[in-house]
Amino acid sequence: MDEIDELLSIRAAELYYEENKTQDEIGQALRLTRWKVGRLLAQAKQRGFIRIEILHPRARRLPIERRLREERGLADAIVVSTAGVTSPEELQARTAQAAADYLTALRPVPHTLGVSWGRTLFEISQHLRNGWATGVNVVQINGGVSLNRRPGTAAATAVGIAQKGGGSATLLPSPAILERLETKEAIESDRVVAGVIDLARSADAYLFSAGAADHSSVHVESGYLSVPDVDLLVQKGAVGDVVGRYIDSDGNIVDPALDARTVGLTLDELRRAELAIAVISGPGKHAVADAVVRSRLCSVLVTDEATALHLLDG
Amino acid sequence: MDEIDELLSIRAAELYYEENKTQDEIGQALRLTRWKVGRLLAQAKQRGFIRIEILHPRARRLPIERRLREERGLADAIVVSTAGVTSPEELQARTAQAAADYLTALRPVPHTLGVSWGRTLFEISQHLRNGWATGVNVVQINGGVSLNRRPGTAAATAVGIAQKGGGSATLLPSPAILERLETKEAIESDRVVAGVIDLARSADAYLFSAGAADHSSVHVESGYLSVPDVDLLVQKGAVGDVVGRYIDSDGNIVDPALDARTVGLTLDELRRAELAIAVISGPGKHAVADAVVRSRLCSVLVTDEATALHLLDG
DNA sequence: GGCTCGAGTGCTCAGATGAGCAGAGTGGTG
DNA sequence: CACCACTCTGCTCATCTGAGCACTCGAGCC
Repeated sequence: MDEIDELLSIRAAELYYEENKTQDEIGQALRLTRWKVGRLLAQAKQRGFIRIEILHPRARRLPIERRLREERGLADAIVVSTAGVTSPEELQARTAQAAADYLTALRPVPHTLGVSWGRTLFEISQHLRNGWATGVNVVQINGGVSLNRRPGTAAATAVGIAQKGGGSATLLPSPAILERLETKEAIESDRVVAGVIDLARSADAYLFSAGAADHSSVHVESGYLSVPDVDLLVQKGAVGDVVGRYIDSDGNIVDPALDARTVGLTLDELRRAELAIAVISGPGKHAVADAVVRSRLCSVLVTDEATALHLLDG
Repeated sequence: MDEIDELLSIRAAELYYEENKTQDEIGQALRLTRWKVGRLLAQAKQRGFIRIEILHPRARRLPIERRLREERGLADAIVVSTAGVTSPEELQARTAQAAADYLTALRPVPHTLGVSWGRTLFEISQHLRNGWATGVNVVQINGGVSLNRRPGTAAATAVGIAQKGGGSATLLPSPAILERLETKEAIESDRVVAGVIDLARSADAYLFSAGAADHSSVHVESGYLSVPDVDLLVQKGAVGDVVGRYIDSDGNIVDPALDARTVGLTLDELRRAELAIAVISGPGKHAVADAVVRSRLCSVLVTDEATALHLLDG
């Protein structure tokens, strides 16, 4: 296509998309046949001169979702649009909403749903509607009795999801990470705790997020890890955590000793799951998201457009 | 429209615009009739959920142009798109290109074209193609022998436009602003200068830009005004200058004494012109652009999208 | 010069789409 | 409870649009 045709295709596009003229009218205006106009418009589209965006908090990017399924081997992918997003909070809200929508539309409805906890999960629980399901029992899959701030959000998350879904919640009464291996083993051999973990293993579906390996981590906020602890993990290659377990960019456990002191389902147990839904969004989580998808920790990913494009770039 | 329809219209839009499905196919996917799908899409458009942008340096915004003509009484308006603009230079280049295009397409071709000078005009002269017209004579409409830096750009602008248009240039051999009123009157009574100004008065069309009233002004750069001079003008309400004459937001001369020492066409002479093309763009020039359009200094405006929207807001 | 080849053009035709209309459903009102 | 006004739905029909095809034209080649 030469320059004159390129310019004509832009003029035609202006008249077609902005002025709502028919191709025939455009043909008269530009002294072209309507077929030529049609071809110019097709070329303008094909060369990427025409950008069509759907501006809505609930808008998704279906072509990116398809690429994630096909190129990264996911069973399903939900990608929310970032068009018109003004704050990190809004991005988080859009993703949580999309996750809630996905859960609500999920068929068959899971009988038992294993969940982790954290900011993302809590927000999903808030976006779920009353009656999103009838009779979904929720079980926590990793420990999480908060040590200091925000007591009970972990419990509130699970209970909220369960109540709105017409079922009940089973909490895992244990800290996320214990200081001594012996204590962790003792706790896990406790009859109640062992029962909860068994129940978690039998869940039909899992819903979890991932944390970035930095100082803003919930583990630091909750007091399970100190800032130097996190720095050390990062030094060893950690990109983030899933259900409290820190992984490197290949999805491998970074610190086996720390991992042994962490209560809950193991990553391999998650990997074996039929349906594992990861909800990961935000610019800070590109690296973890990549590790999670690469190492097949999830079969379904709910994320934002920028993160999705990052996954497809690599 | 309730929320459920809003969501459906977004889903429909995703399938229609991103997946290129037909309305019929979408109907099957969403369990709707194809007419319902058509209505949902129409509503999505009407409610502004669908944004279509033309990404191209030469793209224009026809609806905004129409509003400028209708609401601001311009004979014509050219608005370049800012979509995809990354630098102020690119915006300037796009506007200059549009002005060059407008001149090239102008019918009837002007016999004599009066031009001002400055960064914008120089760039327009560079964007014009050889042979953009056959036999257009160019005449400078305001004084502008540079005092210090960049000698000759004023002359190069006029000569460049004339040469590429197959005509010759008539320069106004005078400074823009003189220090004493007497000198100005003496210069204007010089036979050559008076002849040039007479020729300028008889031009079929005028092409000029406007400067913002700040320290980056060409008048400061050229040494005609000092920084304190400009500050004083701003204090008196100046928003910018047109052909070297500083105006307030109503288009009135801010400093009559200064104006009397300025060589070239007066603003009222410009206002009486049949065809006066102003080329004004950039965030710093919103106020001058507004004053120029308000006070009918131009009949045709070439500008950028952001400036145009500013004009329509007020 | 005559030839082929390929790009580009104008057309036919079928499929996709929007305008307009009649009927069904809904909610308010006497 | 009947009636009316209003909205929404599914339809017909005319128009718009894209796919495919035959044709032209010019470039390159023998």
